[in-house]
Amino acid sequence: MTTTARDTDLASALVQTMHRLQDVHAETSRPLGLTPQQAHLLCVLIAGPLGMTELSRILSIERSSLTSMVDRLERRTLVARIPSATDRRACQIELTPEGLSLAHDAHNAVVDRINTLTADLPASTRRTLATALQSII
Amino acid sequence: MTTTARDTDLASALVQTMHRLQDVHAETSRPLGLTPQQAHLLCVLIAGPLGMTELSRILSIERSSLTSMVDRLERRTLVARIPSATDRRACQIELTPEGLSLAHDAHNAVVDRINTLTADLPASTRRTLATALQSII
DNA sequence: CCTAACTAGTTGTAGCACGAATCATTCGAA
DNA sequence: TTCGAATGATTCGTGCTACAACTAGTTAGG
Repeated sequence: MTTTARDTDLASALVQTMHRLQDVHAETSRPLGLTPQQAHLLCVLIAGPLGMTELSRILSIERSSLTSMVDRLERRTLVARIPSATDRRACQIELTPEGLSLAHDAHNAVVDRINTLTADLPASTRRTLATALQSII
Repeated sequence: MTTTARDTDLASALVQTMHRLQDVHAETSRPLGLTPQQAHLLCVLIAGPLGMTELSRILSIERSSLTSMVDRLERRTLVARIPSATDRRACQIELTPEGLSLAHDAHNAVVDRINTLTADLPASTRRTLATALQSII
């Protein structure tokens, strides 16, 4: 016996939260003209340029999927492929100024939206929640 | 001024958790031959049959997307369209025995997986987490 | 009646995701 | 040094997801 009723409650609460947040993510991305996946990609790049392989690892998608995603974003001049100086095969994906601005918009939109969802929680609960979730990731 | 550093921490922890759980959801669904969306649909139907419109509302997708999803699942005899007795235009989507079994498998797989992720949390934190997340949903 | 509101489905387009195969480059070992 | 393995990215083919606009049938209310 390894699980109790409480375990199932926590797990299903997490699953439901995931679905709710997916909806929020989609709703905040769409008005910006981005799919949730595109918004995710742009937000990851805020920290700095990344190679295709590293980016695919962070986003948990195959490189072949990433290629076409980057194609579409590059066509809209939101990102740019920069050839690596040291390795002629590799390239770095970098946000353009326009892409950076949109990435910030997308990030702020979703953070704001989530903050309103969690606004009712007391500060102590917020802290417990944040640290507990950190340990899950 | 409405936000603090802590707010951003909580929001971004929630976002990261969402992405992590999406991966978990995909990883547990795939070996069962299901996409995450299909697994979600099947799990929702465990509670009982639903009409198309109600189902699309619960899954937060357009009815047109749902039609083709149900088509694919019906082709695999995991769900069935049952014409409503009282309303001839409506139909109810119901799990077949095979679909019910697979739905339980998918549900158990993801719950188990999440329980291992949260296994290290003390019981009191688990309770706080569960109730806090409930209030978010 | 008969029209307004509702239900389900259809079509067309774009995007996401994977696996297998390809190509060029780089690295390492014989 | 040179040949084979590994790496970085792309291409191709297939299937799934998602939306918007539209069709068509059904029911209920005026």
